[in-house]
Amino acid sequence: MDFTSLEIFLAVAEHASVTRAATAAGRAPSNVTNRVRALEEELGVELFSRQGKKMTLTRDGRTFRSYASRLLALGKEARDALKPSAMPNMLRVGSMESTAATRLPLVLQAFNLAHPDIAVRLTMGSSEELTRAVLAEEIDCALIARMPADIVDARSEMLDDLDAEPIYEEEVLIVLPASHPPITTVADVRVTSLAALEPGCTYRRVAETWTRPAGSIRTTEVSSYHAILASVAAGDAIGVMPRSVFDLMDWPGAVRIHPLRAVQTLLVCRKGSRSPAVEILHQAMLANPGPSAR
DNA sequence: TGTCACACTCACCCTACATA
DNA sequence: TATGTAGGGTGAGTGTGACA
Repeated sequence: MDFTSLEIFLAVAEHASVTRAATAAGRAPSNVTNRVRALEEELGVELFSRQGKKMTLTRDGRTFRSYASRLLALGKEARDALKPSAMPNMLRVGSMESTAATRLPLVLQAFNLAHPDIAVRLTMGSSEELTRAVLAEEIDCALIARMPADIVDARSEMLDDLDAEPIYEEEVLIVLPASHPPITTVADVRVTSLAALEPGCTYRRVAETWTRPAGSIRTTEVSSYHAILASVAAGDAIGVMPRSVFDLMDWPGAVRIHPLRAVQTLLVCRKGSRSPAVEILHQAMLANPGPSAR
C-alpha cells in the first residue's frame, strides 16, 4: 500500500469510474484498474462493487475511504512539517477575553522568546464566535470554553469538525452584591438581573441555565468583566465570571461569590490541520498553565 | 441489432535496485 | 559494470452493458 494507490482509490471513489479517475489522475485506465485490484488483494476485501460499468464503493470501501483520506492528509502534514518554510511567520490565535487576561500573557511571552520570527495575532471573541472563525479558517486555533454536556447547545455539533484538547479548567462563579445574603441555590437570589457578556459566552449560558428555575431573573448584557462587577457592586444584579478573572480584579468587600461549577477550556483547531506553530503554542500552554481553578 | 463507452486482461516496456 | 529481477507503466484487444 502506498500513497499513489490511495490517491487512485480515492479518485475512483470520487468519480465512480475508472476512466474518469484515470483522466483526473493523468494515468492510463488499465493502470487504475491494476492499482485498485492490487489494493483489494492486499486488503483482502472488495473495495468496489462492479455493476456493469459502474464502480460503487462497498461497505468496506466506504470504511477504507475514510482511512485513505486521513492517511493522505497525514502524509501531507508530515511532508509539510519537514519543509524549512513550513513554519508560518504569523500565527492567528483566538481567545476568550477571560483566558487572554489570565492565562495567555505567560504563554505568549514563552512563545515569543522561543520563536521571535513568528508573529502572533490575537483575536478576542466568545466561544461561539471563535469556533466559527476556526471552522472558517479565519484563525489557526482558539481557546474556547466547552459547554457542559448537560446543557443542550448546537455548538457541541461544531466540535465534531474540530480537534479539541482540554487545556485549562475554570471555576465559574456567581458574583453577588456584598449586601446580598449568602446563597445555596438559585431560589435564594434576591435580585432580578444577571449581568453577563454576549450570548455566545459559555459562562453566560451556564449561569442562565442555573437561573432558569427561578424564572424571574433576566440577563443584562454588558461589555466587560469590569462592567459585570460594577453592576453587581451597585447592588441590583448578580454576575457570572470565571474565578481566574475574579482573582485578578480588586473589589475588596464590594461583592461576595458563590461557586457554580467547573468548565473546561479547550484548544481547538480544524481536524488534521494542527500546524507546527500551533503545536509549539500548545506546549507553551502546558508549560505555563497560569492560575488553577479552586 | 449495431454502436458506443467502459472495465478488464495480458503482453510488453521501462526503471530502480540488488548482486556477482 | 553487467545482469537479473521486481514493480509499475502503457496500449491493444476483448467482453459487457446501455441505448437508439
